[in-house]
Amino acid sequence: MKNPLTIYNTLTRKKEQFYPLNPPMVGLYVCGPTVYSDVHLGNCRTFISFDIIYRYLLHLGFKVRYVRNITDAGHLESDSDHGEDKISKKAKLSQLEPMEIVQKYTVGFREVMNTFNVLPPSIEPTATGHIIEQIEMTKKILERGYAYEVNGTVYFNVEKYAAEQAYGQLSGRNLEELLDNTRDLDGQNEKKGRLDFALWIKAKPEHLMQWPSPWGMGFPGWHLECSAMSTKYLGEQFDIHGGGMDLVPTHHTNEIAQNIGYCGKSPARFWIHTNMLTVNGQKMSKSLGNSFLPHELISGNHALLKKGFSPMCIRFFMLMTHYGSTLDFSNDAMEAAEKGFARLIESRRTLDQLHASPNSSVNLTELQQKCYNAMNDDFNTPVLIAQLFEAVRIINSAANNKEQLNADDIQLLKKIYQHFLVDVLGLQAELENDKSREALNGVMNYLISLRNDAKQRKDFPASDAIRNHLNSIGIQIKDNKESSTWTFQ
RNA sequence: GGUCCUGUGGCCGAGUGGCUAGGCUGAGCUCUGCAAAAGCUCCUACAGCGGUUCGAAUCCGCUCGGGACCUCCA
Repeated sequence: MKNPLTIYNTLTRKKEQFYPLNPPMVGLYVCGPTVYSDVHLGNCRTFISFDIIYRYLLHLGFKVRYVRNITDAGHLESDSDHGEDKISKKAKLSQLEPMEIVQKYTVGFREVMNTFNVLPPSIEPTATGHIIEQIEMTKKILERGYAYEVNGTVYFNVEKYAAEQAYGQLSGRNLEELLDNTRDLDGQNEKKGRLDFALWIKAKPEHLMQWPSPWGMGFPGWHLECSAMSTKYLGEQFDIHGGGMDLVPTHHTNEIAQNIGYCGKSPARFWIHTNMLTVNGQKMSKSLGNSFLPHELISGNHALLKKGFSPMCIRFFMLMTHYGSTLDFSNDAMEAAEKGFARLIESRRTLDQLHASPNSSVNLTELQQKCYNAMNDDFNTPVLIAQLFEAVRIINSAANNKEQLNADDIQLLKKIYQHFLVDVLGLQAELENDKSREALNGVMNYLISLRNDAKQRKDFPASDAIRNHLNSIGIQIKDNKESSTWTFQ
């Protein structure tokens, strides 16, 4: 029997058994990128983590509606409800329309996601596409008394809300602590309380992105879009809401407050937060100068990088750490991952060439079970990968006649690889199903047969010449007992 | 300063009360015409101090170190 799926819930700070509100449907909402600049590798980690969660839920047979928004308006430079909209600012600097900025970085984001084999979500809604929904939500929150309007800006009344609800529940803080630690900033006299945040912001005339509303021309606050869009596509209550850990204290805390202010219901039953990517022990961030872009890591073209790595290798590297732990990037760790990943991928080809024995010396059902147990334990990809390396050992041993695999075993191994390596972890072997690769395979098999003929004749100078030449162009020959195989070095 | 998280072998990184994590590196062995690959074995760790327990990396306390958030950030 499989263990049940358990998920660490930020809301309760415990692992809890997962079951959907309306099986077999699962509603999953993840906060997507603000498209004002290139996504960096830390962003990628978050979306790869949720890709695993999405893929595993699909693998378990759930009908998942995965909503991941694109923030294309309303995200200010600072969270204190003043300052410029990030996209407007970039547009002015670049002398472009805000929507040109949005288009450019949205396309770039999708390309990067595709490079890392991240599945597209079911719905990818934008903030600007849901202005009406956000205005309606603001009206309702006002009606219910959780917000107030001052000079065309609508603020959420946190202190009133906190009198009835656990405002800081998600981040584990109480109101007094939050108040103590909030700075007084200039120009915020409009707010009744220091923790209040804007639902709708009055636009200055020169502001590039603004829309008519009952409170005049303006634009939505950052937190509101997620409340509006999750409610629209997943309902007032749904199964899982996720995002990066840095969104917990402000964005997600305010999102919950908005939803409860709107309809009295907390939006998600499970909150999943992914940890940060660090470089040399510090969070990857542009201001620290330690961030690099996906294509820089792929090409190796960056001061902090010794060499480049393939996208699947990078994905594998990230999955060797649990999503809830910080992942520290280093060249050494990447190189170690690269070697391990190559071994894993190579074993898949070895598996395809195995011949069945009449008997079996291994228990693959147990191995398969351990794979499920790993994923069911809060999507523990490092443990799953450890199990896959046990499969690698079995496959390589079988290739050397040190273990026996019958036809059923081989079928089951292929199934395990397909399910876990390809479907769940999303690790596609590069160059797979490539026509030129097929042709190359034919050429290589011919060369190998020539070399084996030479070996039969004990013409070792000839056989070594073939091997050495192939070596010099980056192809490595490996002799097994009965056959020879090749790989790129 | 406040809140929270965290400290595992040469490196990366799972594990939350007793049973081998795993990967990479290094050494040895086996296979092999040689080499490579592969398999096997070894280097058997839990920051420090104290406590709870028959038993702790795992629970509790203190000390020291690292990080995140509180200000935009996935």
